[in-house]
Amino acid sequence: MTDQPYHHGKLREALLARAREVIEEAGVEGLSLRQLARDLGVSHAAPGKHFRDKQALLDALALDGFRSMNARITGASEAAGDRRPRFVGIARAYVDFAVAHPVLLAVMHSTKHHPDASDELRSIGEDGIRVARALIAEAQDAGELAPGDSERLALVCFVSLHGAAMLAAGNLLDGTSVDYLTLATTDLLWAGMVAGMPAPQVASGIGAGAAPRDELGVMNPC
Amino acid sequence: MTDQPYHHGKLREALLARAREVIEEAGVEGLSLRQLARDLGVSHAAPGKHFRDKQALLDALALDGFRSMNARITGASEAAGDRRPRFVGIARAYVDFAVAHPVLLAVMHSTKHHPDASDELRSIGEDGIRVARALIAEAQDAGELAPGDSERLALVCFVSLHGAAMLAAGNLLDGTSVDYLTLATTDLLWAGMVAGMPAPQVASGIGAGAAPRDELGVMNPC
DNA sequence: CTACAATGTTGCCATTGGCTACATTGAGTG
DNA sequence: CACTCAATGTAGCCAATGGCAACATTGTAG
Repeated sequence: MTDQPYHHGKLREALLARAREVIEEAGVEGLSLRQLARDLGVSHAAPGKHFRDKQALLDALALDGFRSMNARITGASEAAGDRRPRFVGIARAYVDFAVAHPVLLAVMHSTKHHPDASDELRSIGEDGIRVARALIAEAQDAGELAPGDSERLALVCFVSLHGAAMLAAGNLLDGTSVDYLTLATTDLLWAGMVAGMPAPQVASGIGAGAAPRDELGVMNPC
Repeated sequence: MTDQPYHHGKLREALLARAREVIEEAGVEGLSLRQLARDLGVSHAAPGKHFRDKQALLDALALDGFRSMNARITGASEAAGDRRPRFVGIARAYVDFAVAHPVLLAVMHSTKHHPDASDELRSIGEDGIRVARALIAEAQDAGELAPGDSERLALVCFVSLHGAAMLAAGNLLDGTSVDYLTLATTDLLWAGMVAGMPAPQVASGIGAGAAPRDELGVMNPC
């Protein structure tokens, strides 16, 4: 056996790297700090020196994930070309990432709205929407899209793509390919933005939600 | 002390009910079969008689959740009124459910794409999209929406609303209200479907994904 | 050289999920 | 009615986990 030096040297990075592997192949449930330590040939309490508890490790993992994902998204948005292909590129970057790292994405989102998530984590998760907003505003100024509240449109686009990413990550799409879904979504969104809102239902307060809103306890028997 | 009878009588239901409570207030991580048993004044192995393991309990919980949610969605789709308000109603039913039961929804989706999810669970999760498809096809026949592949449109709508529900459930929207998001999303989707697809980018294969796909590990299983 | 903080190790504990053997109950069945 | 037996609940055990505290090793700053 290669006699390990007393100090691993890069334990923190090694833990994160290995955790990423384990998570993607065994899910978050399959992640054990002790097993992680064993994998790295280190004592079972060593991880505790770098991460207060399991959640701290997951937080760090999520932060890494957001950094990586945002890099791809901004990269796609800054690519050369017309705006619509760039829009599709952003969507692809997001969805592809979700498909490549489904569990990591789930961790990213679950830790993001954890009660005590770091500010950095909380804000870095919103870079994507900023990128989308910039591109939409640019296309509006160029007359390519109908004028409108770019903030609101970006929110909707982000939300829709988030849904696509989620479903793609969960291989919810039995027959349909991921790229088909991505293109179908961007097509519809872009068409809506080109057309603008002829009858903005959002303006009216409505309020007649008509949602029963009773709790789950008394299940409505179909 | 009320001397408990040896047989609880409704342990299974009681377990599910209590589990729902615990989950919503402490998350899935805070759910322990043994604590559940203690809460119900029953031995620690009693739950094992009704649920093979923890996952089986979560599966049952998810099934209940889908049933309840689908009941609301179909209820909204069958409400009287014009099609667009009904479309919004479906969206509201989904998003409101997500906000009311965020953790349950997460459990629903995580168990749904679990490797060994029951067929019933797998298919019941797709009722929502069927409802949306029916409504869209109806509106197309009535000339209210531009003609097009209703299956594809329903998929996109479902996906987008799914994203809205997810973000709403995770209280991702700092300032924006849930209803604002729902209406903004349905507005854009409806506008896109009214306008139709002038330039269906989905037809062309494109393929120039331009996704670097490096970063974060070397995983490129495509 | 020495004090000290960072890093890693060993030992311990309560809790958990899951398993097996056993107890109680009630519903059939002769 | 007596007997069987499956369903349900109990008690005890086990390995694994996360977290904590005490101790060991190392590199470094004063």
